Amino acid sequence: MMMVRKSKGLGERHQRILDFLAEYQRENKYPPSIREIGEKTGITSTSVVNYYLDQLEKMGKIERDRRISRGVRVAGPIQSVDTLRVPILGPIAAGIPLPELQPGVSFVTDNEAHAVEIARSLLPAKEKGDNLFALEVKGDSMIDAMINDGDIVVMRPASEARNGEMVAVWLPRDNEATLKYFFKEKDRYRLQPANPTMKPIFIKKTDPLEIKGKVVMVIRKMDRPLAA
Amino acid sequence: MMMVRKSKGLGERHQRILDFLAEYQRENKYPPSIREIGEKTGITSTSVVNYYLDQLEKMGKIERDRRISRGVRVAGPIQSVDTLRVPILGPIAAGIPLPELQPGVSFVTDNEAHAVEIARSLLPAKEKGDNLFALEVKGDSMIDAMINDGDIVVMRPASEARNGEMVAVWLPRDNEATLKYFFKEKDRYRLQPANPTMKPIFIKKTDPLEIKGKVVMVIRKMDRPLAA
DNA sequence: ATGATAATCGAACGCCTGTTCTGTGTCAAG
DNA sequence: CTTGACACAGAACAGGCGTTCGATTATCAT
Repeated sequence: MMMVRKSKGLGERHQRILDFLAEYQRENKYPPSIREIGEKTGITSTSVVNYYLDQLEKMGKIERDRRISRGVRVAGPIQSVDTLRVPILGPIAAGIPLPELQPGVSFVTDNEAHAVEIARSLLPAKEKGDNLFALEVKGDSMIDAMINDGDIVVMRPASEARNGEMVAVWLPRDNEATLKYFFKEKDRYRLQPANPTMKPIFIKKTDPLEIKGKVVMVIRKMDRPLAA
Repeated sequence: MMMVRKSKGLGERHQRILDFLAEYQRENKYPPSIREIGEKTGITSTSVVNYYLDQLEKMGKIERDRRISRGVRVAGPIQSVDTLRVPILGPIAAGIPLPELQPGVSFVTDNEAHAVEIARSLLPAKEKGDNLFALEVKGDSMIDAMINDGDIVVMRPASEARNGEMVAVWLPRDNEATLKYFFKEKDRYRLQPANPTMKPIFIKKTDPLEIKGKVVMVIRKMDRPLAA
């Protein structure tokens, strides 16, 4: 018998039990029994499973309903399978540098206030969402993109784009960030505003232009009235 | 003992069992036992509960895992508690009449294609959402509201508004629908475009103006590139 | 009126499942 | 070296729970 001494917080066995509880619940829509927990986590004795469940309950990680079969649930809100939590990495405005990002790198934020939940059904079915990020618009500098102060722009990191895709671009010459539809032309790039009454920007292919991301979605919440 | 003869589809006891399954699952995160189902639905015998569960299983309404305690679940996708399904009632453009709606009336749509799922966390906590509806923007006639062709505008029915709220308004004189910030002035209404570079519309208080809804949210999916 | 079927029921059974008890090994502190 | 706490284990127990059986009643079709 090998023991791992108690340390502050979760031990390996605690974590495996929690992971199994979440996975089993997702798949079956009901929790596992104590014996099933033991089988999956390599704990051969129901009293030891009970021992760990009691500890997880004391830590506030789970809730137990006593003398009820399968009467255990993970405590508090857990990530819904129906929504995707996208971290809000900061503001976006013309004069603010865009965040440095790498495609394929995941973001982790445990600050509740800096994330937006998106219903997965609004995203393409194949979208895993693990590299999406969001920026919140500050000021009126994005109105040529039909994007208001306060809007949340959801993006995926990118350093290249196809014609017609809306991108977040940093123009080092102008010290300016902008959101525009991107087109490659013969010897220049055309950055086309979303507002059809506005004129595009042309950038010579020899001039610096840094694509930082592709816009996937824009969300506008009307949670405060316009000042008179 | 009173019997109700079998008819096509669900009987009263079937429906009560289904309702209880959904309610119990939401509250407890695990399903009820057969005895608990019986207690709640007034069925005194576990074999009768089993009889009805077998029928619900054959109808495809539930799934059962045999010989497992609480091994029953409602079949198929059920409305997530984390998202809200808002029916898309039709298009919106300047020349299209807005739908006639009554505040407090719920909409029901079983057409999957005509709804948008919104993460509940994007809505105010007190928002029940049972009277929200959405319209999909067709054409460029809403650009003064900073709203694009293809955007989805989520609204709550309203016939009045407070200053600074964005409303969907039908102007009978002009046969025109518009989305603008609403202000009452001394003897006229001001409809202020979201685009700060555009001028407002003024409507005399004696002229007809029909507020149909207040805008709660706008969603823009960038799921197709802009044509060159 | 009769036979078949559906609906309903209580009881019993057996398995599933949570809880409790007793014991052992390890580790840290005194 | 002793002691107490923690981690772990197996066994037993008791209760929770699903399934089955035999019976009764109501309804329906002939």
